[in-house]
This record gives sequence, structure tokens and C-alpha cells, in this order.
Amino acid sequence: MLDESGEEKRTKILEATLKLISENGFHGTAMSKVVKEAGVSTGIIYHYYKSKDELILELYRTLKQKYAKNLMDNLDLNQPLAAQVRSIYKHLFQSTIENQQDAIFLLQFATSPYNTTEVQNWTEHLYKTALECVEKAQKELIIKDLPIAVIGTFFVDVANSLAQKQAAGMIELTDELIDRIVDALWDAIRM
Amino acid sequence: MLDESGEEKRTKILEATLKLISENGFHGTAMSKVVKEAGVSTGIIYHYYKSKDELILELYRTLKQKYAKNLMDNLDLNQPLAAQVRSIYKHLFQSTIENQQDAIFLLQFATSPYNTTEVQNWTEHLYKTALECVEKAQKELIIKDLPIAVIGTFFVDVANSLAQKQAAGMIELTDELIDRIVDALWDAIRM
DNA sequence: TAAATTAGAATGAACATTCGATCTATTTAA
DNA sequence: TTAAATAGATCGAATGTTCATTCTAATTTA
Repeated sequence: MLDESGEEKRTKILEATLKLISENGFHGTAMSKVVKEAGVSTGIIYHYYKSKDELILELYRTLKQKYAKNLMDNLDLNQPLAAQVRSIYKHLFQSTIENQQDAIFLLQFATSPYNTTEVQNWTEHLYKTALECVEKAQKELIIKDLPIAVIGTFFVDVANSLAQKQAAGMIELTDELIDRIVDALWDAIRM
Repeated sequence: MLDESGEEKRTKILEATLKLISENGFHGTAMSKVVKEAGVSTGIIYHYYKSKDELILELYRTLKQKYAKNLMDNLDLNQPLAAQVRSIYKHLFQSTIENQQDAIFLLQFATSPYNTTEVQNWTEHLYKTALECVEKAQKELIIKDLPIAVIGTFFVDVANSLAQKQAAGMIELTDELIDRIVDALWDAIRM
């Protein structure tokens, strides 16, 4: 190919996988369909990825990293803690909801056997800075002393679930509604 | 009796399916494994269920019905509204968390393509009484006027996610912690 | 030209489902 | 009361399909 580097092909494969899995789930997504959707040959997919599992894991890592990076980049450590925590909430929500396809894939992944303890540990380390911020807020009695996993659920899992409901047409998440949801969840955790 | 043994076999098959899917996901659960786990023959499963999909749907319906019934049975409409809503929360949490296997299956189902709009509508009607209770509390300005789907997420999806985290050993949900979580979520929705 | 990349047919395993035979209990007929 | 008939339940081997992965040959790139 002329203007298609290996990287571009990798990306195409990942994008096709994301689209198909978010629409049809892990079962409904045969490698042959990924190949077709991405417009590449069967062989090439195994040139870039060892196996289907490896491909799915790489897709997961790519997406998680994207979100974590975006979150950290938008975190202003000079702000008051309360504002920082609310900012984390807001960002998580907005980026989750703006990328429904990603959210649906991540939700499926999280509830699947792919999500091993090893993967979970890797994921957790990505959010180190945000976690530290939350822990600091707990120490200073700004937010409730709930286990970090519970607060994480309030943040991440709620956002993912709502994104899924929006994708299913059960709800419309306007900016105004997102603000009210963030307010409500802030009420849940603040002292 | 014939009927009884037949029912028992149906139950055995459902139980095996639940165990295997909650442990290994939809992919990891071949009909041959269900057969082995349930201790029945290949043929009999198709005598009772049209297909694998039909079996999975029936399992979903069975579980959902169980929870909805338990919830409604424990709802005392003579109590003050706030107490009713909190009671719903508490029950949802407790029953979800006490049955991790169920919760994991339901979570997987919810994020899979099995969860069509049709299925979602059926599920919603099950919780009619609880929904009415929440809506009434909104009208009387006891809780915030958030879309019912959002409040549903705060209830059901949070409980399911936490049950999954507990199953994964990431958290230990003691009675005391559950109370604090219910308190926190009540703070999220109350006026 | 040599090495890397790409193609897509070929392979074999896994899987959902079917089928025909057999068994068991209940009803009917003599 | 007993024997035959019927209908549902059960079995597991056989079938045909789908799918992940591999292989060989062709093409591109350096």
C-alpha cells in the first residue's frame, strides 16, 4: 500500500473491532467480520495481533489509556480539592457519554472473563493521580470515607451505564442533565 | 410424577447455565458444558428449550422475576414515602449482593446484545410498583426530579457493579458498609 | 535480490443442533 | 385385571456449520 503505514492498518483493525463488538458483542464478532469491516485480509490481522484475545485486550488498553490521559490532562492540582473531585466527575461523565461506542465496549469487557485481576490492577494504576486526589479529599474530611472502589463505581460504572442507556434510546443526556447528575453524585460522596 | 421430574430437570439446566455463564461468560459456556454440569443428556436440553438463546432468555426472566417479586413483597405502602424509597434501595442492594452469581449473570446480560429493547420493556413493567413509588416521591418533592432511568441506575446498576467487585475480591460489603452506601445514594437523590 | 508484508484459501477444532432409538408412565381396550 | 397403545421424556452419536488460526504463494519494499 502506498499511504497506509502499518500503524494505520492497526488502527483500522481496532476501530472495526470496537464497532462490531459494541454492536454485536463478543460472540457476534467473528474475526472474518472484523477483516471485512476493516477492509484487510485474514492473514494481516494475525501479523499484527497474536490472537483474537490479544486484539481485544489491546483495544481495551488503548481505550482505557485514552480516557485516563484525558482525565489527568484536565486535572488542575492547584484548584481546591472539592473542585478537583467535581472536575474529575464531570470529565469522566462527559467523555464517557460522548463516546457511547467506547462505553458499551468497556462495559462489556468489564463484565466479561477478560477482566482478570491482572487487567484490573493495570487499569487501577492508570488512575493513580485521580485516586490520590480522592484519598486526599477523604483525609481532609471533604468527602465521605467510603472505600475507593465504591467511589469508583459511583464515578465510572454509573457513567458507563448511563451511556449505554443513552445508546439504547432510553434517556437523553443533555449538558444540563449531566450537570444535575454530577451534582447528585457529589451529594452522595461529599461530607 | 412426570411433571415434577421435568420441572426439576429444567431447574437443573437453568442452575448449571447460571453457574457456568457467571464464571466463564457467554462464550465460555458451550451447551456441551451445560449438559455435563447439569448431568443431563444433550438431547433433553433441546426438549425443554428451543435453543441456547431461548435458554439464556428464560434464565434472565426467571432471575429478574425473582428479584422483582422479592422487592414488591417487602414494600410497605403504608410507610412514609422516604422510608419506602430507602427500603427499596436497601432490599435491592441486599438481595443483589447476597446473590453474586445472579448479579454477575444479570450484569453480563444487561451489557450484551441479548438485552434488546423488547426485553428492556418487559423488565421495566416488572418494577411498576416500585417505579410508581419513586415517581410519587418526586411529585411530593421528597426526592430530586431526575429521570427515572437515572435513579434506576443509581439503584440497580450500582448494586450490580458492587456485587461484581465483591465477587472479584476487590471489596468486602459488610452490612455496615451497605448501610453507608445506601445512605450515600439516598443523599444523592433526596431533596 | 532478500526481507518484510499481504492475501485469501485451507485446516481442523469447537460448537449448536438434530435425529432415531429407547424407555417410562399413563390411558384405553378387551 | 391385563394387555396393548399412546405420548412424553431421555439418550448420545451424528451432522453440518461456524470460526479462529495457519499456510503457501504472491507482492511490495529496502
